[in-house]
Amino acid sequence: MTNQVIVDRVEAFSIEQIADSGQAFRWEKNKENDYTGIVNGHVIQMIQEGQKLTINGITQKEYDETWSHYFDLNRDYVSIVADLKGKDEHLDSAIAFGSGIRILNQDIWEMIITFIISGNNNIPRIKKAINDISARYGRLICEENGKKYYSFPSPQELSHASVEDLRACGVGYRDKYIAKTTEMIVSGEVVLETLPAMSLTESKIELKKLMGIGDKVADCILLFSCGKTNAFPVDTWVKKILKTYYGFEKTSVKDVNKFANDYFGEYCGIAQQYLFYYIRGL
DNA sequence: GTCCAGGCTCTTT
DNA sequence: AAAGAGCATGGA
Repeated sequence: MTNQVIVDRVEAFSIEQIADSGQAFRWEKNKENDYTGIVNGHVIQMIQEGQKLTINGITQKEYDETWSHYFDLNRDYVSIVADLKGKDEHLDSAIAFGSGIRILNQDIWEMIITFIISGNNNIPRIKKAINDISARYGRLICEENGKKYYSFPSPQELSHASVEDLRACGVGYRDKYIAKTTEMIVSGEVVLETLPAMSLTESKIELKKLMGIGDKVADCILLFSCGKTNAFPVDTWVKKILKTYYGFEKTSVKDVNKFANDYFGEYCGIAQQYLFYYIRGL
């Protein structure tokens, strides 16, 4: 790899925590603080030494235009953490534990399919299914050390997959959801480009028109691809947190969203990610 | 064997 | 509106 970018004096960033935080599924560990990611049709390597990041596979121009945003390095996490700290001991512990987490700005389409697969599923199996889908319907990007790297397929590329083909990629009963959702996007029934500018409420309504997307999956998509930090995804782990630490008995979407916005504020989605990473690490 | 995993759809009260 | 059944799959 010839292209290389070095970023120095980076605060609140850990590639290890990011790769292991359940928001991205195509970052693999090479060795300690050395990861390879398949992102937006590129294969990139991130080597972290403390506050210094060495990114192989991209140019400085590409970093400035695209990748600093992808890694959310333009956002001031120090002030966000200062805002979230002191609310309660559980969140404080979670922030201390996952202080290097950043909310990546990933591709909307890829997040849609990824989080449709995530429902009632576990992270290793989600990774495997995404990998299989990419190998069959994506484009070969490069081959290094005998390992082939495939891009995540575009909506058009994935529209060539039948329900049976998708099932063979290990997505289980979600095969129909993926096929239908892909069709709705290719046909323009839902236009993804309009989502980022919408409010959280509006964009959720739009996303939930798609097959296989409910409140939780919509929140994940919007948090992990549209920078909507006020989205608060509630999965089984977060329900556990809400019941154990915050006195919830039943976790209705409406009640939880109100609590999250009132209590954690406009960055409740980032607070959620700290808590999620924390409880899974216990 | 049972339970669970970053839940959703469809049906029934 | 709210609650329950069913759903693929593999690991613990």
